[in-house]
Amino acid sequence: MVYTEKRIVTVLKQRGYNIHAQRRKVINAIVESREHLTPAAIHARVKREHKGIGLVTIYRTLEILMEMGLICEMHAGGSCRSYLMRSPSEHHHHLICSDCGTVIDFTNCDLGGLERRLAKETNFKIDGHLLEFLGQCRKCRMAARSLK
Amino acid sequence: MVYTEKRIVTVLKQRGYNIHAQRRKVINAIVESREHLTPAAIHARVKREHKGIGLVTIYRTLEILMEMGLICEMHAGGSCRSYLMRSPSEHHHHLICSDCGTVIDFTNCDLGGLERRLAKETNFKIDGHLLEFLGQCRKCRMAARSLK
DNA sequence: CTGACTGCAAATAGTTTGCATGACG
DNA sequence: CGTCATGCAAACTATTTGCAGTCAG
Repeated sequence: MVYTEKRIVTVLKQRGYNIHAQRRKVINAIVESREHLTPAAIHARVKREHKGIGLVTIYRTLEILMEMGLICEMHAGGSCRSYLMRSPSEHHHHLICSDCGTVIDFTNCDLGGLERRLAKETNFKIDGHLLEFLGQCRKCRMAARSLK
Repeated sequence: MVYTEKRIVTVLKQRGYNIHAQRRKVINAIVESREHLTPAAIHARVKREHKGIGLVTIYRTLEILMEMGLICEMHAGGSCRSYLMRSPSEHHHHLICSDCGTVIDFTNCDLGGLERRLAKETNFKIDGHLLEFLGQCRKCRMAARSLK
C-alpha cells in the first residue's frame, strides 16, 4: 500500500498538527517522487511552486514524518549524508549504484535466521537491521566499459 | 590477523608516505582501541600524549588509511555520523546497541545467495554490502526493566 | 635540501534553534 | 483569537581547504 498526501495529512491532523500549504506541498513532493531525496532536493522541488518556502520547514516536516514512521532515512555507503525517501512503512532495503546514485528497493531479505542466531549469542534484543548493497548499475557498467 | 602499528607504518612508507610522530600516534590509538571511534574521540585520545595535535591531522590520516583499506567506516543507525574503527580488512558487520552505543562485530553473514539473486534481477555488478543490526544489549535491557 | 606533513584559522556543508510574524481552525 | 507553523538569521557540528612553518629522509 502506498501513502497519499491526503492520507498523511489526515493522520497529521488527528495527531494535532496544523497543516499549512507549505507542509502539504512538502508531503506532496515526497509522495510523488519515486526517488530518494535529500532535504535540499525536496526544498528545490517545492520551491518551484511555492517560491518563499524555507529549508527549515522541510527539516521540521521531515522530523515529524520520521517520528510517525511515515518516511525512512537512507544512509548511502561512503558519503554518509542522510537521505530520505517516500515509503510505505514496510520493511525494505536498498541497492545503490556507487557511480550514479540510483537506488533500487527490495524487500525480501531473509535475515530472520541470522537475527535469531545473533540474538542468542549476544543476548541482544534485536529491533531491526539496516541492509544496503553497493554496486554499479547496468548503465554505469556499460558507460565504464565503453571508456576503455 | 590483526594489524600492528609497525605493520601499518611499514605499508605507508612503502607507498611513499612520510611518518611523523603525530601520524604514528593516531595509528596507534586506532590499533589499540577495540572500539569504534569518531574522529573527535581519536583526537581526544591522542591529545593526552601529544598535546598540540590538531584535529585536522586525524582527518588526514584517516583519509589515507581509508584509501588503503586499513580501516573502515561505520554508519550508526539513526544518528548517521560516520564512525570509524580499527579493523583487519576482512569482511564484517556490526550489532549496535541503540541505548549505550556498544558495538559487537560479527563476520559470517551469509548473504551470497541474496546477492547473486539481486545481481541477476537488477543487472547490477554488486561490490559489497553494509549490514547492521540495531537493538538493545543485555545490560541496557536489564536497566530498562528495573526502571519500571 | 626538498617535498611531504603539521597546525592554525577560515571556509564549507548540513542541520538546528530563537524569535517575531502570520495563518489555521 | 489562541496556538501552532513559518521564515529569517544566527548558532552549531562535522569536515575541508589555504597557507606558512616544520620535519623526515
